[in-house]
Amino acid sequence: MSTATLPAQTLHFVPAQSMGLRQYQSGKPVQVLKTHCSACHLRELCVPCGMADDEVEQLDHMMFNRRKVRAGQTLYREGDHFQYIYALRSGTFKSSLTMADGREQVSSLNLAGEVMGLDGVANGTHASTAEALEDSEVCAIPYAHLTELAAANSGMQHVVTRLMGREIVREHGLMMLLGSMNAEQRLAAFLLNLSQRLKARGYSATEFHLRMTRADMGSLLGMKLETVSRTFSVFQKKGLLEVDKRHIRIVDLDGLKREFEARMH
Amino acid sequence: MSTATLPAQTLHFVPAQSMGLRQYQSGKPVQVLKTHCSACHLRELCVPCGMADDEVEQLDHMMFNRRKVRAGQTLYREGDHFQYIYALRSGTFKSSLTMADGREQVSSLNLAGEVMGLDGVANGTHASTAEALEDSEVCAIPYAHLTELAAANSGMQHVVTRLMGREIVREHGLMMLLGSMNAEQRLAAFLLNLSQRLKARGYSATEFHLRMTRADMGSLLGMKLETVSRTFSVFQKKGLLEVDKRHIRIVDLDGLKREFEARMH
DNA sequence: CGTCTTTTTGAATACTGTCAATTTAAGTGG
DNA sequence: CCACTTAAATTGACAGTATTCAAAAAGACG
Repeated sequence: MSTATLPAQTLHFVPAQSMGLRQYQSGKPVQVLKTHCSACHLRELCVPCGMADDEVEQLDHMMFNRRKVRAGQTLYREGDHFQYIYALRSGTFKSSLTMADGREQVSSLNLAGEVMGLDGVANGTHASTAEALEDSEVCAIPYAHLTELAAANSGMQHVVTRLMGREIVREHGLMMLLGSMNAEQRLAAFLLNLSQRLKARGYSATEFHLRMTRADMGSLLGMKLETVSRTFSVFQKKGLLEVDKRHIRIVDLDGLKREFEARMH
Repeated sequence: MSTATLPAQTLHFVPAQSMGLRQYQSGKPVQVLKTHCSACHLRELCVPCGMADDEVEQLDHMMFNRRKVRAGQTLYREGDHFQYIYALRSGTFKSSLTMADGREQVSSLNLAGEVMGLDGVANGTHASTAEALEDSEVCAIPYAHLTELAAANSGMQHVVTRLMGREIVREHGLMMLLGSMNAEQRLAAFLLNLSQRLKARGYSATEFHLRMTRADMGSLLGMKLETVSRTFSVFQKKGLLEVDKRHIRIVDLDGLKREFEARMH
């Protein structure tokens, strides 16, 4: 996992008008924001990660539409027709699945620079629902357009497969967590993972705001919300964390790592 | 998931010699078996699934080498350089990951017609180890060759992404299992899934031989081997199964389904 | 035939879940 | 601005489930 620190976030807006594009909606012109990957502050983390400059330039020609999603709104829902994959520009999402009995199972927490929606490739319909945990903004990448581009440029081929590969490896990690760790190890692993990802995005690695409820974290980590709450309290008593609702400060990062590594007998 | 029943297995061998190919190893000619997807009994399940006839023909030109793997041997190991993906022709494999503390975490059970090794796409090295649970045979598909073919034929592009998509969806399912089911539901889900997959391969859906140990099943399902054993006994007492070590007969399939669907309060 | 692995089962323990009560925070509307 | 309602989080007590440890039985294999 990359631990490179990014420069402070400087959002790069490209008004459609400035590119000779203009869209109309109910009679009045709507300024559609388009995105250039090469100028994006997230280019080292997002889709262009690992790509050559001339390849990123090809992505630029696609000029992805940007879409704002308010907190609580969904970007796509389970069963929706799969058309786009989404690169998260800013904000936070949770992805979840509905189980046979109707309960919701959270499957991931998505941060800026991460790509969502790839689980739709398999069947042409989204297998999960993506809900914004705060006001967020995404780049909508037409999947058909991307594969078209890949047909012309063999170097572009690996973009999607590499992204999907990342997803598979990420899920491997979660499976290990769910299959073999106790409550304290699970929460420690979650916090350390989040800390690292926030650090890679230029945020503090030791102080952050959780955007999920205890119930959502519990669902993601395979435990009940009360157990999540209790485990936070335990970590606070051990002097590893300072917890105030969703505000977390990691006091003893190494101690938290030891907690994570601790064998369960 | 497909529930189509395949015709009885009629293995199709294509000696290299008959195609003008011959490989030498330590001085003596070695007959390398090559495979034609179009004539394979697994074509409805394996890589060619969903492909047009002319596309399958292209796969035929690749003439994948076949490789035999004896029970207990590994096809690839965690960290190995990623070069091939493998289509399982016959036999059974388990895939596993090594955790930080050295313990093994089983991540999947692979049956004939399934594709292994895709987790290597992400980083160029295999993220898991694949071990044969019985004498098995695989088609070794050079990944570079496959992407080359995809560059020339846009219809071939989706082959890998669809396979990876399947893998992501499969892992979603396992995450739901690990995150929200109790021991009885987990084992029921495992047995029902296995039953369905065996049926799709032309085997009995209700009577089969488990190729994994209790410990391996426990690792895959996130429980200890003793719990696996106890849960088998419980199902037997309930009249759902007849269990004799690794020989399983499902007596009451619907009852097992109810067991799986049962809400945990 | 003996050794090693696998499986089963019992008993005690540890952990997590369940239920319930309380507190705090966040809206909502008078 | 305050009372009211709702959602989120914390904590205690208890129940239930899975794990651990231990022992024995059954195969597998050389």
